[in-house]
Amino acid sequence: MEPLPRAFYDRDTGLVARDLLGAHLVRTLPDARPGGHRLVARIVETEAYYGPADGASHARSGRTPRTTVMFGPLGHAYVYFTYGMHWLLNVVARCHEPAGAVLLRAVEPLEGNEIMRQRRNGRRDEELTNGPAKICQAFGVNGDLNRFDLCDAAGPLVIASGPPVPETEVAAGPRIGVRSAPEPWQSRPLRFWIRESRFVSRQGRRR
DNA sequence: AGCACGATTAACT
DNA sequence: GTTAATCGTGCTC
Repeated sequence: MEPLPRAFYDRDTGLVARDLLGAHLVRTLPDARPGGHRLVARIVETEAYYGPADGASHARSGRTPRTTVMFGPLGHAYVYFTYGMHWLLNVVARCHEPAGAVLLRAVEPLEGNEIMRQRRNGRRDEELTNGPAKICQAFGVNGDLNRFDLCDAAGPLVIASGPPVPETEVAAGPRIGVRSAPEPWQSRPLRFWIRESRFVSRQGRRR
């Protein structure tokens, strides 16, 4: 397991979002024995959120208690709570903007599927982690992991390198759930996914 | 102090 | 296609 280096996140946020496709999300559970409970999944869908200028980003309100982490160190987790029940996981990434992050929207389970299935109420593999809040439920991610360093191989949550995804397999389109954001932010193609993956969210649908 | 709404999901019709 | 669940956040008064 080789964590992506911090420099990986020191680039245009959209580029980082695209290049995170194919990388691995690795969760080492608190009770893990050596060689024991570990969850691994391949990232198949992401979204880029730029800084205060991005009308769809939480950073549009500037630096607040919630958004401070996006102004902080690259490669750290931005985990937030929404709709009164769901956690969503981002990784801090930017180069010239003051804040930025990439939302992990869908991953493909590779290891630890049984533990994910327990946490996801017995659903089939395609529905374990095909949505941003589903990832957090399956991986046991909540506010306790906010600000954690995803570049730290010894940490509880890591993004590691994986087989690169060729450009021909990458699709891009408008971000999901930002229809009330002002243009051009509502329409910019900042959502990236692996075209043929059965594990992406909102298949066929939009909005 | 009060309010409207949300980077969603699951269960409906 | 529609809607309830449920509460932190940021904004207004």
